[in-house]
Amino acid sequence: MTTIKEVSELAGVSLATVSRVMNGSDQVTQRTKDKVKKAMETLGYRPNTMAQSLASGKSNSIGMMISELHGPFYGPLMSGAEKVIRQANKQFLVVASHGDENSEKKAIDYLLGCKCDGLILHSETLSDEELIKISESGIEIVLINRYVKGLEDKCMSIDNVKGSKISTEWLIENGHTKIACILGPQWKHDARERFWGYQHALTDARIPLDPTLLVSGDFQESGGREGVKQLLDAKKEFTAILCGNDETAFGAIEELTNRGIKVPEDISVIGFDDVQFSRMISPKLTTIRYPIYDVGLEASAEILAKVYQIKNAIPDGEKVHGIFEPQLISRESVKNIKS
Amino acid sequence: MTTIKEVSELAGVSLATVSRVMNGSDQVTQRTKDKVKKAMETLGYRPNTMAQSLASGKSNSIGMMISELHGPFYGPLMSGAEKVIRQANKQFLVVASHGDENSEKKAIDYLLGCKCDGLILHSETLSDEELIKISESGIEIVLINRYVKGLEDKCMSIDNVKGSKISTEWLIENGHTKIACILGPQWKHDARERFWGYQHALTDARIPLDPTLLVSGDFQESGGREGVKQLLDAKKEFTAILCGNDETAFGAIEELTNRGIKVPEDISVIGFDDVQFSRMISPKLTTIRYPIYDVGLEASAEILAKVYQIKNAIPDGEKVHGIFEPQLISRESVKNIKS
DNA sequence: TTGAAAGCGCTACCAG
DNA sequence: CTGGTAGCGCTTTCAA
Repeated sequence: MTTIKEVSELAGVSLATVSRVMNGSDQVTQRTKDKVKKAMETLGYRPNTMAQSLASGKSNSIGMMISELHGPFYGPLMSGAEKVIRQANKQFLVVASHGDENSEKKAIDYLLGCKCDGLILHSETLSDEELIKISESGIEIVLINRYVKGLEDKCMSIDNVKGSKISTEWLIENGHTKIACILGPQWKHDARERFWGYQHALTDARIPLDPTLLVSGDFQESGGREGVKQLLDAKKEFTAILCGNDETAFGAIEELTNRGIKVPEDISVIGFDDVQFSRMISPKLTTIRYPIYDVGLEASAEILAKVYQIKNAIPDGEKVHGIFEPQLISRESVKNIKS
Repeated sequence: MTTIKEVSELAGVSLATVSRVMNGSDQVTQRTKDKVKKAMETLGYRPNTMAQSLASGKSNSIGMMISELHGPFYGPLMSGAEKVIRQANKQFLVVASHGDENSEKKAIDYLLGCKCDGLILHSETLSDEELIKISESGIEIVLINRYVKGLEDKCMSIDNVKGSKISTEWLIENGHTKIACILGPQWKHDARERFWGYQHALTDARIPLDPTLLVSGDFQESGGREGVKQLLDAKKEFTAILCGNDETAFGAIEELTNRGIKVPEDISVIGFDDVQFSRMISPKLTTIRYPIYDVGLEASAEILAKVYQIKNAIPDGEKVHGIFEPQLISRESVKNIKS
């Protein structure tokens, strides 16, 4: 492997000078620079990033932790983050936590061990206290989809409560009062928040909450299918289903359709997130838009600003701060049943 | 930041001993081990991975390059790879190349600079020669979705030619002879291969190739829409469209539907890849299954074996080697028009 | 079984 | 403007 030493020998200069050229110091004659650059080229020299980081104390990298690397939700989130980080010429590192507490801790440990200069975390299991501890340990962090007291300026999230309040209200506006709900796992913050939004909307409309219309899902298709089964098998009466997210909604629609129940003619369904496929399925899903790609953009811009004082990593116009506004996307899966 | 030095002091042993404990050497008394471990814990010690790699000359990490981090194709590919690599307790690094030649080179350079022990590459722009050069430079690589002469044992791909041959044949079996084709970008290897498969199938069935039925797409929805527009506006006659991939097929179906043309009643459509949404859309897409998650699994198992001699990173049963078999998934978007 | 010490490749400070 | 050199945190001989 070619090292700085060989380059310096070939170029007839010192190690220090080669290092200066690499780091674009202007304290070097053009002539010397040229010599060094030529030597680097003929040797096919490639700096060893680890040695650089070790020596300089900064890794020039931002780490990100998310539950999964694939999927219509995490994909855009990650992609958005990667885009602006690479644009700023910093390195991007992702790890999947697979959503359980132990691996989340291990994932963060790994990122910390890599001496990332900043962290973007989508944590589902860590407590507020643990998150605060990490932040206090000195590393800059941005939290996605969480709202932690004491870390407000580091949180980047959609207003989940408001989102599901809006969607519930939309159902109510369309004449629905018996609204079933297939929730996300209630140990997840966003799932709980979405549930609150539902409750708020009902309360505001003076519709009593019917606990028998509540079933717990898993934010996945299977949960949607299961949820519908439970609801139907229990012979509950309802005209609409509010789903924890779009995947759940798709599962629900699938199951409903399989049983010969038409969406939205017989039952209306509403989702949450507005992932790619929600406008592709049939009926096109009415849902709440979560601008997840933008969140990725924003989160990384934020961290670049904090860590490297890089401003305007993304064009200023569209900048949001902290809380993103959820937005109703009305498509075809909700029917107006006001007589 | 806590270092090995502080740990050694607290534990009252030497640096070397701490290092041994970390690396699980059995040359250490249980008593000493315990002392050291306790010290590490009370100090909240976390090894510096870069220092480790620099000193040991190996990074314990596998790098992966793909075009994009999101999307129904790359997502599962990446996720599969990550799974087995983390399971083997190695680190996983991804970079997006965004599909242009320059950034592909930069991406690989970055991975090389990180001293990854092995590389999984999904290269679209690098020539066979360049790939061979990388391989000859000493690092272990696995190539995804490419078949490079001289690197056969490092290639992992579906048989694209066969795949689109199968799908074209399926259309022919169903009575179609005027088969339009919305291709992928012809500078991409897989797009070209898929085109060949189409040609083979036609030749075998003695159907002359009609160049006016060929339009070039971009492997995206928009390309599918555009393609249909071109085909229709040119008043071509055809009963089926073979699409370069599922996204293209979805775009095509969308455009067709918008124009009041029914799929599959009026026109049949067939895709390629069998990504997540293809069974979610309406009509459910008939397509060719590309077991992309499995490819990710397999590719990383392969590289783990080569680099670290880790065998059985994935259960042996399902192991395929090199070329994956494409498989027709018949759903609803192809109609039998044999009279 | 343990310790001492020489690097790994690079940065950054101090001289000149 | 350039060179010398002391580390960065860890691994890995070699001795003890």
